[in-house]
Amino acid sequence: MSPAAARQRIVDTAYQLFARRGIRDVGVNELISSAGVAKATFYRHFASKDELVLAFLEQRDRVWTVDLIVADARGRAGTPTEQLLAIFDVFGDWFRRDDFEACSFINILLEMGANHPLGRASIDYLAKIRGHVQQLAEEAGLRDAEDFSRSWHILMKGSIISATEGDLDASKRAQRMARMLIEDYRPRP
Amino acid sequence: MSPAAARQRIVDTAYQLFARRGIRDVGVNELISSAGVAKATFYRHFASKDELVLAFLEQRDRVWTVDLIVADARGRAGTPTEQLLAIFDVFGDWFRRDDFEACSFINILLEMGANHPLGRASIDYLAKIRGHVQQLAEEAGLRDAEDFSRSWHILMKGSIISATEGDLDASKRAQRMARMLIEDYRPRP
DNA sequence: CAAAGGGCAGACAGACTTGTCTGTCTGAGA
DNA sequence: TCTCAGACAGACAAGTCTGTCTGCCCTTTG
Repeated sequence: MSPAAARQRIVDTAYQLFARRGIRDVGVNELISSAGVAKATFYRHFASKDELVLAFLEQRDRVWTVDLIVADARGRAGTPTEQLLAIFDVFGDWFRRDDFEACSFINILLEMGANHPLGRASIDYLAKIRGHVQQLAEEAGLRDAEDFSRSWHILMKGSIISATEGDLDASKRAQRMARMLIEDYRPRP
Repeated sequence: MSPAAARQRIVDTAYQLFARRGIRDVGVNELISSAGVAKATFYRHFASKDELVLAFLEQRDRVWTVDLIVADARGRAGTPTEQLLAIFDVFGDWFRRDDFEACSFINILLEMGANHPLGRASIDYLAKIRGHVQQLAEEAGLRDAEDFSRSWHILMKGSIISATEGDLDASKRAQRMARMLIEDYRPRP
């Protein structure tokens, strides 16, 4: 096995387990067992469990935020405005997946608290998500893109919680409010 | 000490600790130590820690949902429509309290998962919150009050997460969208 | 061919967890 | 005064957690 293979296997396994079940519910023993890795190997690559969680958050940003949500939404529509709204179409499909596991950044933020290093890291990644929305808003020529993105993000996060409760149509509801929000932020003549 | 005093002290202490730090982070030993209660006394009143959590959720519904949010919002305004919007004024004050601890129902739902008994109980209490909103929507004469309350709840939950991230103006943003939502659900002639 | 290094398996330490159980003390009522 | 319920204190069991350390094996490289 290549030297980097073990590390990658650890991160990949962590992605599966942490995303679905949270941080505290997954112990190091279960993790290394699932990854087929010795404990010494794990601690050779990561100084602590928390450091692995940081690596997981980074992976989550790449795989979920960027590839799964933003790229998909951009590919589904032509204009930036339509791309913004397409976020909630992507959410609709995502909510219905049987491996839907909510937003790890929100989960970890609430699980660890806003003062914990992992909570703070989650806040940073949530801000990155808002950055993508802000970018689209600027492309769409909306007013006050930063402000807009904060309101938009409220809709995203709220609909995710509702979906966790079982409301699979939460994406439709959020999208309807999102349309109104776009109208509200259109440039005034 | 009266026989009920010990139980009440346990529940009161649990409220303080669970609301602020979540379930998993508070052990039974710390809890009984804080409450000044013997372990045997604790297990005389509660069959397990989970059963105490259920009692906490019930208390949270009474103290927080009903007394702190709904009653306050109703008292702040005259018409049902204004009372609805006042929810976010209450949120604005709540977000700024130094003991702001987010929504325990959301926290526990995400912490334990939607399939866990405590997660399911949290879902039920969240539904109760929607019920209050629905009641107000009906008093305001809005169309489709149940649907309306689901969208409204998205704004409430999303703004709470944003406040946890540090955006203290999330209540204002949510309120602005809430106004648009009310317009959208006004009875059509 | 030999040495070195990385990975695997798992024992181990020490600190936690929930929950049980034993014993002591206090206060109320007969 | 005697009794008894209930509270307190704390040892204890059984299992969890993270993190360290010791061997053994395999592969790669000098």
